[in-house]
Amino acid sequence: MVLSPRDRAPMSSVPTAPAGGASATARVYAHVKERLLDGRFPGGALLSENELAQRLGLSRTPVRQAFVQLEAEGLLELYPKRGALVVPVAASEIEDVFEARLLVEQHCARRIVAAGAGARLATELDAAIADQERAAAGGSAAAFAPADRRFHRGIVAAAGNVILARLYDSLRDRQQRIAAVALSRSPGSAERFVAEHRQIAAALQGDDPDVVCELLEGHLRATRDAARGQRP
Amino acid sequence: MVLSPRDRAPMSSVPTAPAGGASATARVYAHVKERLLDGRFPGGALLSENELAQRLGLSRTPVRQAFVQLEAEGLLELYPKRGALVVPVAASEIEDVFEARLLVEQHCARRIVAAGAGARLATELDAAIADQERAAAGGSAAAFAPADRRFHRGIVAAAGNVILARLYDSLRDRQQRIAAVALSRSPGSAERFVAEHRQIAAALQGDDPDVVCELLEGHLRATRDAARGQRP
DNA sequence: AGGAGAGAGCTTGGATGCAACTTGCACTCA
DNA sequence: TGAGTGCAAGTTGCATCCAAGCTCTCTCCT
Repeated sequence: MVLSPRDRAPMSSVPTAPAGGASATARVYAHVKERLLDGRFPGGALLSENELAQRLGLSRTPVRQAFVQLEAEGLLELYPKRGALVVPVAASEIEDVFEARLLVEQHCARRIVAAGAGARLATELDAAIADQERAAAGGSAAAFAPADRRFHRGIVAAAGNVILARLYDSLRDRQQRIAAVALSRSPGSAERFVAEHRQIAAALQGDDPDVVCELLEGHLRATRDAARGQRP
Repeated sequence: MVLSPRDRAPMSSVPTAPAGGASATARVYAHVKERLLDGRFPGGALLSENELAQRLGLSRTPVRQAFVQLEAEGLLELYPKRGALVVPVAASEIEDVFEARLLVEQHCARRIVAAGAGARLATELDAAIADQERAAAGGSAAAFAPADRRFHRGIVAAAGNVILARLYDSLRDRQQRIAAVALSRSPGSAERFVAEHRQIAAALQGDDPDVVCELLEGHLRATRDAARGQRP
């Protein structure tokens, strides 16, 4: 049953590439997740394996596997013999996501400041900020979100905890989904966010973690209010 | 493609039970996860769908779905045409898990104290402690772990953030796996843990969050050292 | 008119079959 | 001896097929 590599076919080493050419399952997964996050598959909808498979020109097998994967991420709920329910965005989810984001980002920022690793981050954060400026200048709200994500993700990744980094990715997925529900974001806020990012990046190179945490809290609070405020 | 319940078969209401009788997929999932967590499927091993399916007396389909699920949890890595690799426990994983645990538990404890909700927790925490005493008295280390988990889980759940609660469950899964690698836990430490749990439960009913956090840090540090110390 | 029951149409759950890919091993040839 | 090649076994990826369950609807009977 359990076979160590030595007992089984001795692999030349550790397997290298997790996936070469995108498999059908991976394609379905990306297809569905994209629609889940941008709201084209709205909460409460029922997805049919059969219909999706036909539309994508595949069999139900890869669709099914993608559904299982998305269920594990908490975006779908599979009901036996009934269908796949798109989990609705709960009202409390907004609070939960931002509470978790603040918790993780403040913690990671503290660690970075304590380690004096802010300088090493500067280039990555500056690049992310530059992306944001380009997006803001172009008026492209769709391009701003990934750049924003890159900035914050850089802070979390620099702390070196892969579990928290993983969690953070799922938090941003959920936030994207929330933002899609709360339709458009208020225009003009991009410039404000960029300015706040600059302050955070600068404070990360200082030596007072409380300053960074305070800036982060204000920044995330504004983000949360922007997401929440759109819901009448 | 996207069909709201009204457009599709009008469901009597929201689907109720996520899963009735354990499906074959769920059984395989439980079977494999149990072995993944207790070390019978050691890190670095390659699992074969075919062999597992034969041994369990079913086809590859449910095995495959269970694998996909476990890959989403980060316990397995699926390599195309090669097999399912049991992700080895990285040395840094111990630190990462306990860092995340401390972060989440301290945060949740602070929230509980701030809300003055410690008293409502008392019955649940006392019940968990009673379980621990029974396990410790019986000398059953296997029975102690779930009781310990129940105690800490109670604190996290009481904070009301479902995302953090979800994360915490996965953290405990990983800790269980780590503990399995670091063979037996030092005997006699159960009594000490129970005593510390009592202190934490009492402090949660007080009004000083710093006291709880300090107790939690010492407690988790001892737990981490117990897990880490076994590795020479 | 109102309620119970049979049936159709949908859904998923699981089993099976085939094709493609990877890998190890033995064999051949320089 | 050593490198390169072809074969064979094993693996997964995906398609297809059948069975079982759920829901709705139509019909029939009271």
